[in-house]
Amino acid sequence: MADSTDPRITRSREAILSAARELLREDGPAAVTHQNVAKRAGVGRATVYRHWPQPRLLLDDTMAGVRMPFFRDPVPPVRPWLARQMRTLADELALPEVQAVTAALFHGAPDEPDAIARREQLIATISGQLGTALDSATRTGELQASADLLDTPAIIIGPLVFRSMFERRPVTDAMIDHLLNAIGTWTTPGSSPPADQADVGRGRDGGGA
Amino acid sequence: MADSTDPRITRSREAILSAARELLREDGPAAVTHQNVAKRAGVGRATVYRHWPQPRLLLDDTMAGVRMPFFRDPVPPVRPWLARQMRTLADELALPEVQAVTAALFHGAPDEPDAIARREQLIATISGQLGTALDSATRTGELQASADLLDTPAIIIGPLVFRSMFERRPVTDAMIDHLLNAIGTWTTPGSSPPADQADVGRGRDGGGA
DNA sequence: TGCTTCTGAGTCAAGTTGTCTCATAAGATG
DNA sequence: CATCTTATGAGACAACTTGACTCAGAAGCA
Repeated sequence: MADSTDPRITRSREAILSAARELLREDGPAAVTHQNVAKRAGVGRATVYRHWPQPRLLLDDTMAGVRMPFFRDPVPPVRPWLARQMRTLADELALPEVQAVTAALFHGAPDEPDAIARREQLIATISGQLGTALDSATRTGELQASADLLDTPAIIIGPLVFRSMFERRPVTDAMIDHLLNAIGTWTTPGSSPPADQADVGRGRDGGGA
Repeated sequence: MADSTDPRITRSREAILSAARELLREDGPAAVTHQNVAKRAGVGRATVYRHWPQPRLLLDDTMAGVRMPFFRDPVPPVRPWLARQMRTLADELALPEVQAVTAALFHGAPDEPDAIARREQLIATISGQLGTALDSATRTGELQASADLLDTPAIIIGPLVFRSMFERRPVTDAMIDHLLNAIGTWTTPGSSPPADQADVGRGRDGGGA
């Protein structure tokens, strides 16, 4: 075989995946069929079958093509770092592609092992980074956690996901600050006393109603 | 027409909806087709088409047949009432049917107005009751809220949904207590000082790892 | 008993899915 | 530039699904 450097292959694959992503975003995972994708990509139906014999593989690669949110490596002090990650996460959760992929995580049979694995994998990265960060913050004395560390992903990320997927409203900086305060008592290391404890820039607040 | 008291009609409808619910629970919303449902219900395919001409209507009625979580009317003192509602909500969110319906809320095109309306309707009842309760608790001085009231549904319910849909682990009573404390400062009206502020019975905790 | 109407079985056209074949053109190789 | 290799699009194909329709018969009702 021609390895996978054949420009015809790359061209086809890219056109197909791009079309598939559009379909996923616009019409949901059920619309990502070989036929639909081929038509939109301007490509023969057989070509799609050739590259992705099973529909599941096609949908998987389509979802993998969307850059999903993640947490960067933690940098002390932890609180402002975490505030930034949450702000970014909230913003990315508002993007149509990200929402489409998140919804697609629940497509198909509810307790299909693969589906469960996909959901776990998405949150594993974020939860892992979060755990490391809070661990370190606790050791340095920056944070006195008031909740089980195993619960913090749900407490921190849950509201952001809920806000974007169910309520479909933007996450305010005030809400992020509040969630940060909810996981324990923060001590600004070295600098001034915890006057107001706000880390995310002003300006996005007041988006209520 | 024979009104809708004709036993044949009720029999068919019940058999069909019951079969549809099974399919929804086991294989997801995409499996709720006229053909599948008819086969499982032991009913003619035409009969299903007769009662639900469009697939969407069939799925809607199937979802409506699953008792979804809600919050009862608030009863003072608010904190223990809310703790009970959250405990019940968490338990019901763990049920396969409820998870299936929740997942089905995100089936189809992401920004189809009907889909958005269905999601909003589910949380509207709960958010409404929650708002009323926290309002009253604030007036009576039981609660000094530290977050925007518009954010509390996300802060309170978000983690429970996240825990059940993404993490697929049980919600501990400790987590509920923590979430309650997160929305503000509670004052036990009349009785003893807020020693430990725990309202949900012991016993479900320690379900970590 | 007789009348109404719901039901299951079956038929049918249209569309979808997955597989295969083949001429052609695009790319690699010398 | 000539030749070989291989990905592609078009089309054919059987199997299946979807939605609409017909009809005899059974179930319920008066």
